[in-house]
Amino acid sequence: MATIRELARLCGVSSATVSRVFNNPEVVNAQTRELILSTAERIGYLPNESARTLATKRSRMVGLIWDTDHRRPGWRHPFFQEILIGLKTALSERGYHLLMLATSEDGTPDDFLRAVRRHNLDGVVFIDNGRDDPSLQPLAASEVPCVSLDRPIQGPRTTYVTSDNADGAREAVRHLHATGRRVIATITGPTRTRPGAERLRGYLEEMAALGLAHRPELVVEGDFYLSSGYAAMRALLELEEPPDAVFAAGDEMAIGALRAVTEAGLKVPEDIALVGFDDIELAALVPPGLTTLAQDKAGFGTAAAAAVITMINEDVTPPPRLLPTPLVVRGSTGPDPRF
Amino acid sequence: MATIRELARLCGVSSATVSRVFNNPEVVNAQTRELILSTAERIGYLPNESARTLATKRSRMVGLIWDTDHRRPGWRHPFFQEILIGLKTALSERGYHLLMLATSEDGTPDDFLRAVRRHNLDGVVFIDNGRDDPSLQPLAASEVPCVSLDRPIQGPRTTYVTSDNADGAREAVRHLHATGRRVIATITGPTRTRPGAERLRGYLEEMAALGLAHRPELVVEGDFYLSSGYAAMRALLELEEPPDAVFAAGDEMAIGALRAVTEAGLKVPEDIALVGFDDIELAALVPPGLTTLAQDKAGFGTAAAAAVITMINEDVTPPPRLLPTPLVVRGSTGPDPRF
DNA sequence: CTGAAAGCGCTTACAG
DNA sequence: CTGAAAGCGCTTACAG
Repeated sequence: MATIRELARLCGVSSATVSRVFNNPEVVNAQTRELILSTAERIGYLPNESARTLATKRSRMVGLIWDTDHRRPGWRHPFFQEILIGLKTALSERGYHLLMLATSEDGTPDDFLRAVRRHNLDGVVFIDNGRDDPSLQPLAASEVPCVSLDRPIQGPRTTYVTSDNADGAREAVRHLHATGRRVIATITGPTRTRPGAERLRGYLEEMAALGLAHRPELVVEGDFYLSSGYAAMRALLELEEPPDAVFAAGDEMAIGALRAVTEAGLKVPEDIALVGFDDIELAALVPPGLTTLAQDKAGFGTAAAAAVITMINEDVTPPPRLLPTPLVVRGSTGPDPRF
Repeated sequence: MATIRELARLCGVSSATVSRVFNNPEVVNAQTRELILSTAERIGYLPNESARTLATKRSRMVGLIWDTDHRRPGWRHPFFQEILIGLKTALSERGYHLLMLATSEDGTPDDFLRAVRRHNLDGVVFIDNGRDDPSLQPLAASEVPCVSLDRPIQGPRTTYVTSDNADGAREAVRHLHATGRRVIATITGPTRTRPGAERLRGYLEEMAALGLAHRPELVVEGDFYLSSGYAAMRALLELEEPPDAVFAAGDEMAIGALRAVTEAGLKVPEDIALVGFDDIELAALVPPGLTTLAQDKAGFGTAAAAAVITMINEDVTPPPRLLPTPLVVRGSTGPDPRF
């Protein structure tokens, strides 16, 4: 591994000049610059990132906090992979790498902050795991740029990215209403989560706006997982006056609901129309096709990357970013040509 | 941020001693050790990783190469998330972090190797993306410990982890045979991929072992995606003597095949039995439940972590690791109580 | 068991 | 536009 010193000697300059070529190229004489660059190429010189980080206190690495392991099973993000691709791509275009942070064995509450300090991470992206994690508090309270997905966090240099959940829910209700349904129920996510609460709010607002009576028994809480949608739908079918449409706050729950409807001998969309949320892959695959509000999966990653890089470089905190959730119409609210 | 020098001064020792407490604790006097440890705790001292890496040439970071971005869409790993959890967990238990490597903008063939050198990565894990990636060649040829998932790689310090694909395929055929099927077709993965080729080999071997005639028209190539399974199944149904059982080399293809069977007015498992491979989540959710060979998703991550850490610390190259693929029987090869 | 000293490979005022 | 020099925060023979 060639070092900056060897490269400098080979070019007959000081290592300061070589360093400038890589960090501030416009400041060095064009000819020497070219000489240095081509020599670097020839001998395979690569700047040592540890040394750079040590000297500059900036690592050009962003931490990813995604707190899940085999001991805490059950949580799967509906589109973690897409977020990660978006994040990785956007970050690497700006010259940043992603370091996956693991909660360390000792599990003290400032674990993540410690990892950030040890590695001189320039910022952090946090994927909500649906739980309250005390390790986040010290991090958020620090001066480290933090962007969170789907969950507002408090701190001097924090912001978040999320879908416009309330708006999406409103559109779901509007769409069901437009197809002629009048008894519209909802299966919510856990209302302690932000997306759960917001989607419920949107539902309630739009029901009111459309002049549809609010019937509390039409609101059933689920937990985003398939089986809760199944159970909730069975409960709804037991009602005196069952709904003719259901907005489920997540596609998995909607698919569970779909199964319950089918098992009850009813048909989707004829007897009951269904709208989900997320647009997971399965939504397009399960007959008769699930109408849903699409979350901008890659957009999450891209927006998070943009936000954290802004905070790193400009010392400003961008406002929370709300991503639109386009309605994708499939067979569960009307005929789908493919099925 | 307290430095080792301040901590040393506070404790009345040299920084060499402090360093030893963190790297070689047994070598320092118990009392001073305790003093240093407690003082470190009190003032919040954290060793600076960049400085350590610079001094030792070891970063305690492993690179993850997972070469996918939005410009190359289409590829999704069937259980990337599970692998990543397994990998992250196992690595962090040994004190390693995971750095996600991005192909850099310039895209030269030694991109990954360059990243490894710049960051002093101790090793690398590579998730097969189903394509041949020339960037891997220089890395594999180097002295950097590399473990690859699902694809053998050549190099002085390389090994790989994969499912026992041939054995799983054999078991699939055996199971179908045991349930009374005699005309057993297969929908293969791309045979240029290792898993695709191995699963086909297992199928052929077991067919021969069972004395079932080899009929070339019963072998149809797919690409692991759902639609290819659908198309392949339609082709199989057109045969003079259609199969009464199909082993699809991936669950997605099996689910596509399932749809084709249903659309043709036939029933699974009565008319045609189906076995998949992978045990993706959907396999349990799609009626009548898909019998499949389960890949040990977390095991991939754990085994990869173990292999790379062995190579890092012991300078030996562990042999390739073959993970077993237990048969999970569901409704597609017989009655499933849940449907 | 411990310390003084050199070294890891960069960057960055400072001076010219 | 460039160089000499100090500094970033550790580790590790070497000597005691």
